[in-house]
Amino acid sequence: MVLILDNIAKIVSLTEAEKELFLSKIETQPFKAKTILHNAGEICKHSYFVNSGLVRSFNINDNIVEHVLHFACEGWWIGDMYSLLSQKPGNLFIEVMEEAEIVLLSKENQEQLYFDIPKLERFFRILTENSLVAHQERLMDNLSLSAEERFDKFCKRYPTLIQRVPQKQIASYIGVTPEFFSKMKSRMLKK
Amino acid sequence: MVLILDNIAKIVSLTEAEKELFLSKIETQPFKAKTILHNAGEICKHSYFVNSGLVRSFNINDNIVEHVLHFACEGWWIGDMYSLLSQKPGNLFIEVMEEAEIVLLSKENQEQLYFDIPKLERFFRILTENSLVAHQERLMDNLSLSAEERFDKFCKRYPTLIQRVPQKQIASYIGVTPEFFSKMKSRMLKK
DNA sequence: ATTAGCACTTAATGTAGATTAAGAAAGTTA
DNA sequence: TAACTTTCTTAATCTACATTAAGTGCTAAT
Repeated sequence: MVLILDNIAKIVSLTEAEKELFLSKIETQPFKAKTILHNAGEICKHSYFVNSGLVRSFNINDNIVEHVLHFACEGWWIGDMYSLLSQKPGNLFIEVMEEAEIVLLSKENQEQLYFDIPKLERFFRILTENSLVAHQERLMDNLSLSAEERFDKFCKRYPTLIQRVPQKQIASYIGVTPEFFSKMKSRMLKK
Repeated sequence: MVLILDNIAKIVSLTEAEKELFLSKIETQPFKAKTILHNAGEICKHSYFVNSGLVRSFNINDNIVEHVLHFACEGWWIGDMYSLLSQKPGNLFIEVMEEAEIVLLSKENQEQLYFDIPKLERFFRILTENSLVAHQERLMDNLSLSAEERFDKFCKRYPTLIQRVPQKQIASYIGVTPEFFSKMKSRMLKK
């Protein structure tokens, strides 16, 4: 059972030959917790697909504060889209949070696959569309909802992550300080 | 000169026959200012490309406050991606701000074109990727920058819009009230 | 066992930006 | 031209969240 093929099969169906070609273009590796897969300031060469474990992307602003863009656990893709697409140095760090097995797809192989298997261009188009919609919603939520409401939405959307992710990182994802998050959480429990 | 073909030509090159097929699938219409192209609660049937004029997408939250997601002037695409992709009722309104000429591409025609002209699937994939990157950056900016810094970025990124868009809408886009925006602007001018 | 490091909590104080309200300016329609 | 609507400004007050700082408890390395 190859998780990434299941992931693709949910959107497009590949022939056996296409599956084999695809598998020949990817590489699967184990990583320890705290490994940095990609550093800000460097050019991103791969898309990452998480087979197991937990990964996050984040940036660090001038005041040395981290802001989490994205968490990815089993079955999710993650990367620095800006750097990958532009092949310029990006602002994101990508870090393994829990010991993980990760599929690497290089930019060159990805582009090659678009030519060899047009269905994969469709697959990534749809994947990107879904990601865009999620980002639009998160953006609007950040403009119009309170921190409590954003946390509620986070809990509903990513129930499994709440147990696994340190709470300071959830605070960062929803856009508040760990101190305020702690206070807010205890306030919410009282209700 | 057809603006939308130039727009496509920047990313993929179509043959004359493909251009003609594409043109046969779109519809161009004039709209007056204040026309609502798409209402929240309805299912979005079209992608919109702006030939001339100015359009915005926004939502309205429980407190009857508008939040601008996106402005689109000449050469930009706009739509309710969530509703268009899911074919479910969306949360966005799409409104013409300045008398406009707009290209309509129906969802069915768009999907048909993906089959007939795979290069267009590539075109929209790349368009969506670029949009995603822009949304990721805006999201991170909202998490880590002050209102002044967000306004500075807006000015640099969309210099032509500053003259054309009512300032209360810019305030909404960067995520502050019109009152605070007014105060902030005069404070910034003093420097 | 001891220390060091990190996640979390609590509390005092500070501030960016919201809210409310009122008036001035500017655009729109009759 | 006036009458109406909408945008913008100013100012007082309020609050959600940040900052700073100190302390608690857990894990993990020495």
